[in-house]
Amino acid sequence: MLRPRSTHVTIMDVARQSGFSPSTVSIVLNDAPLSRHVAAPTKQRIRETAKALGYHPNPSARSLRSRHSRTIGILVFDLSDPFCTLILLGIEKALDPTGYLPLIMDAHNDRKQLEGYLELLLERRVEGLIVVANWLFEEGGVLFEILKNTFPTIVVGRDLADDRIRSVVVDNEAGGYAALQHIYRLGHREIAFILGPEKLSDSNRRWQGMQRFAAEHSLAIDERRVRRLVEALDPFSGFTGGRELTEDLLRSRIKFSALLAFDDLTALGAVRALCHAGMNVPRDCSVVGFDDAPLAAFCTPGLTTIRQPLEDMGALATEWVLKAAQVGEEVDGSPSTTQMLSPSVVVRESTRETRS
Amino acid sequence: MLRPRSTHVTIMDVARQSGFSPSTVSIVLNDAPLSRHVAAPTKQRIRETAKALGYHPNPSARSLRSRHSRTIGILVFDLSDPFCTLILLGIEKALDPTGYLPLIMDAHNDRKQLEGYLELLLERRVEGLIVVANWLFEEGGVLFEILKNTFPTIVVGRDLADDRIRSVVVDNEAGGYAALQHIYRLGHREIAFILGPEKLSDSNRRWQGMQRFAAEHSLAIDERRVRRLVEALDPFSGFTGGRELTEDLLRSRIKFSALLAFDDLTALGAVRALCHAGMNVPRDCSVVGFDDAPLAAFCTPGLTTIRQPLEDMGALATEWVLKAAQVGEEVDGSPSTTQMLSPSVVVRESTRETRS
DNA sequence: TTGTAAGCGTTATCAT
DNA sequence: ATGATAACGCTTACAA
Repeated sequence: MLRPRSTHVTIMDVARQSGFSPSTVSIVLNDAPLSRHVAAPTKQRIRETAKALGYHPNPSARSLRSRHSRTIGILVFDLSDPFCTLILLGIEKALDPTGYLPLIMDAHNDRKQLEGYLELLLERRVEGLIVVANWLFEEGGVLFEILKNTFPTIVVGRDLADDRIRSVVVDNEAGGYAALQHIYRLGHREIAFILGPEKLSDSNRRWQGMQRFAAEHSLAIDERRVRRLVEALDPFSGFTGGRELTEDLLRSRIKFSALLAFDDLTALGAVRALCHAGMNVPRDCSVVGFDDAPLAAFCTPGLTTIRQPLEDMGALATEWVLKAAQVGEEVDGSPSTTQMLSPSVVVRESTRETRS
Repeated sequence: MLRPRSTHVTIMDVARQSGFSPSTVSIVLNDAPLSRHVAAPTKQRIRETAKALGYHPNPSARSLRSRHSRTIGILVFDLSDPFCTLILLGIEKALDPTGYLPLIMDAHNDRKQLEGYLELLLERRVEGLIVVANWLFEEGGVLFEILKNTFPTIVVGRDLADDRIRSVVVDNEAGGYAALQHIYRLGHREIAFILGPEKLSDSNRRWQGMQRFAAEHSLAIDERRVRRLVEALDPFSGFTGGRELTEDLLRSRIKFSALLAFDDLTALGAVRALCHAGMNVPRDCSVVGFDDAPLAAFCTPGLTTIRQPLEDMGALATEWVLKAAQVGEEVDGSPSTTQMLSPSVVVRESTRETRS
């Protein structure tokens, strides 16, 4: 039984009650190496009284003495973003059995806050740091610069241009390739593209994948069907961007029977524009997103998309940080500094064969 | 500058470097009452060297000595649920300026985990507890039973049947009333309902609000147009439930020109069913959701819904917990144990006037 | 096989 | 106006 508030029961209480010394109690309760030499009945006795008294070690005292916090800092760029949330799920599940506690901080899409929380986490003596980034996250930052290579730090979710910093991401190139392949196989040849912001390497890699597919299949990409989102800070800018660029596409009167969007939100913006123009998805135009955010499954038509294995990405990042934290300093075992997981195509209702 | 890893600079370092004693340093740096008697130049000196050395107090030592953790436990029923996430936003914003740190734990819709994490948080000596619940959260639980009235605990987001436990929720009755009012004013009279699970008091209150509106306006509610979701553990059951019940409604061949759903996900399920049946929303049938989850804005047609002020709810809960934690024990100032915030109608594209 | 004692970094009480 | 000193609860040499 746990006794909230009031004074907590300490190791001394257990010692007195069981008739042994605090050290013995500590050794037994922690299964410390020396506990091998403790008589079985003694252990029994101690464990019993500990449970009976409802003893739980004071974490502050423990980490003060042992000089480790058993805590990992999780810096989430936007907790309201389902993208981040799913990565977090993987992190939590990986952390759960280890006894490490996640200290989750939400930067609310604000870079200033990000730096502030980063300091806060360091002050709280976290033993490692996982940054859960979406595409609004910007690289650089003073503190961040210092951290890498001195402190177990890893970024998940965002394809960093700076490859000196460790990260776990989806294979964006493969994702772009797969997206175009899917649409190509359905017979589409007049394909529109809404790319992500210019400087975003996630977007560039996806675009590279698409271009590779096009080249391999002698598919000409007409520049007039290509649009590009502008950089933004607003988490929902993808939607309005997708919508407006699609309207622009429509106004230009160039035909297209399919549209590949930078991500799901952009795709949903495109769907909105298409429908408002009196078109039907997928009958008049197929649409493909990227990410497989939860909304992709629940809108109508269900959105065909490229799935990022977000949970796995979170888990992978966690495993590395934990290892790095335990070894002590830098673990530079792995050959590459950025790990890539494969995406997969999730076919729903927003894509269909061309009417020939 | 913050020095990650390596040995941290302690108050002793600052003391030596500045030429004063640790006590004086502590007093100055904490702006303790006694610091009023400390000479200005001394303060100056101490603050400078503290900054120069990059001193940050060790939180473990501090809470060990001062006997408080400056930490609030946040038990989220499902972090992947945007509903929970928005409440969390309000909590974080309210907590941020106070210096209290949120310890966020995600139960992943699992009641066992919930209890486990609850214990964990208590062991970590949190000073208060906020439970962020969605409609899957079940009341009761041993530990929980003990907590209420002994420990600053509050539940946000879920309308508890047990009114001995403090909570912050939306005014569900008013929400139900407003939903029906909106649809009634658009001229609809043949209205279908998909209610939440039988035992869910959120659902019952909404239903009461609808019935009150109906009574006040002599609107007959035909039982044959009413369906009810079954209880479930799956976070997405609302979608499939909404879809299947709508299909059922359609099969029954009873006409309806509008549908009020228990929540947004249910509404989206209904939209899916309607569209698959060849109907157009809102032309052939208007649909209203509840919650105003992010997806409501991004699907097409945009979903008309009843907005819960989730962020405000989180903030309100936080304020209470903080106050309760600081006062010490129970703060039973407020007359009612459950605070209700007003919902609002968000009109988007899924509702329209009846074609007369 | 078990107990004693020191010390982790703070803060608070008491002297000075 | 500032400094000694003890104590918070725990772990870990070292002693017995």
